[in-house]
Amino acid sequence: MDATSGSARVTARRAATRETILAAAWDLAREDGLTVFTMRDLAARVGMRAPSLYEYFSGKDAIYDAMFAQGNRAFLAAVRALPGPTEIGARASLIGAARAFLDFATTDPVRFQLLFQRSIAGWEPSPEAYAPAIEAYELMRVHLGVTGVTDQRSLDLWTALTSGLAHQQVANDPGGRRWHDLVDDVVDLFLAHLTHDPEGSTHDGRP
Amino acid sequence: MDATSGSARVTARRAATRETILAAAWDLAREDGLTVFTMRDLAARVGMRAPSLYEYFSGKDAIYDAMFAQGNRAFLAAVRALPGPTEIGARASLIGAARAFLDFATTDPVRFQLLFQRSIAGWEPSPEAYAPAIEAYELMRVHLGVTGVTDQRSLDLWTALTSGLAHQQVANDPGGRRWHDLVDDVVDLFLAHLTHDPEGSTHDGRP
DNA sequence: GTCTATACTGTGATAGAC
DNA sequence: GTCTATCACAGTATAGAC
Repeated sequence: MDATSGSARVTARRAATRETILAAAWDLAREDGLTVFTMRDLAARVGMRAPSLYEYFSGKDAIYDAMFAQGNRAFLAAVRALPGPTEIGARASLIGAARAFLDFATTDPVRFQLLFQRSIAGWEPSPEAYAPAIEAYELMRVHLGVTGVTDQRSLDLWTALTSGLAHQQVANDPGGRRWHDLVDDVVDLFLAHLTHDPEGSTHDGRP
Repeated sequence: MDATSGSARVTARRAATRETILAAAWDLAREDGLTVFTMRDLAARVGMRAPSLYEYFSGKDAIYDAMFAQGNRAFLAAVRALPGPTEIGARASLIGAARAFLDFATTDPVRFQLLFQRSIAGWEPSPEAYAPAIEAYELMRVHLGVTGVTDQRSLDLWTALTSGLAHQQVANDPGGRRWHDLVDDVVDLFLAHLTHDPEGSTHDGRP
C-alpha cells in the first residue's frame, strides 16, 4: 500500500499498538465490566494518557467496534472449525454446533455479552465489524442445509433453541453446566421436528 | 401506620410523586434508551430540577430498582392471568403461557431488556424488587407441574425454549412475528420431549 | 508521528440557602 | 421540599512539546 518501506513500518507499528490497546481493553472489560472501564484506565494499562488513545481509535465506540469485530472473527473461526454433517452425521454435527456455541458463550461471558446481547448504551456495530457474523450465519445455514434443513422457519427455530440455551446458561448458571447438559435433548427435539415437518409447513391442518 | 392523618397525607403525596417520576422514567427509557436518559432530563419531565429527585429516590439505581419491581409485578400479573392446564388442557395451557411471554417481551422491549437482559452497567436488582420474579417462576413451576412436568431438567428446557424465542424475536425482528409464530411448534416439541422422557432421564443408555 | 497537558462539556450526586 | 451552586469524574477536543 505505502510507497516507502518507512511508512510500511510505521503502519505495522500502529497496528501492533492497536492490538495492545485492544488486548488491554478485553482485560479491563472482563475485570470491571464492558462499559465500566474508562479511557483513562485503558490508557494507564498500556502506559499512556487518555488522549493518546485517540491516535489509534476515534473514540470508545471505535474500541467497542474493534472488539466486536475481533470477537466475531473468533466466532466465525469456531464455526469454521466444526466438522460437517457429511463427515459425522446430522445428529453429531448439530450437537457439535450447539456445544460449540455454548462453549463460546460460557468461555468468555463478556465477549458473549458484547456480541449477542446488544447492551451498550447508544452503540451499535459497524457493517464491517458485523460482516463475520453474517458469514458465520450463512455457514450455519449451509451446515443445516446438509442435514436437510432448508426452510427459514426451521433455521429460526434452531437459532432460538441454541440462543435460549446460551442465554439461560450465562444468565442463571454462569460457570455451570445446567443448560449445557440439555444440548443433546434439544438436538433430538430439533431432529424430531424435522422428521414431522420436513418442509416447514405452516400447520394449517393441525388438529 | 402514621400517628397523625397529616403525615399519612404527606406519605400518600410522596408516593404519588414517586409514581409520577417512575412513569416519566419509563417514557424517557422508551424514547431515549434505558441508560441514556439523564437525571436532569427526568427532572425536567416532571417539572423539577435534578437534585429534587433525590428526595424521592436515593439515586438513578434506585429508580431502576423501582422500575424493575414495577415491571416484575406486571409480569407476575400476566402469569397469574393465565388459564390453568386443568381448565384448557396441557397443550393450550403451554401455548398460552409461551404466547403471553412473547407478548410481554414484544409489547415493551425496554421493559423486557430491564427485566430479562441484565444490561445496566454496575446495577443489579434488590432482593425485594426481584421477589415477584421468583413468585412468577414458582407459579410457572406449578403450571408445568399440572401438565406433568416435575423434573428440573424439563423446567430448565422450558425456560430455555421460551427465552430463546423471546430473545430472538426482540433482537432480530422487533415488531414482527417471526419467532412468535414458532410458539405452537416449540410447544409440540416440548410435549414430545415429555412423552419420550417422562421422568427427565439423564440418557445414559441413549444409542 | 507520538504523546502530553490542559480544558471543555455533560454526568450522577451532594451541600446548604430559602 | 425545592432550589442554586458545586463537586468529581466521564468522554473527548485541541494545542503544542519532543
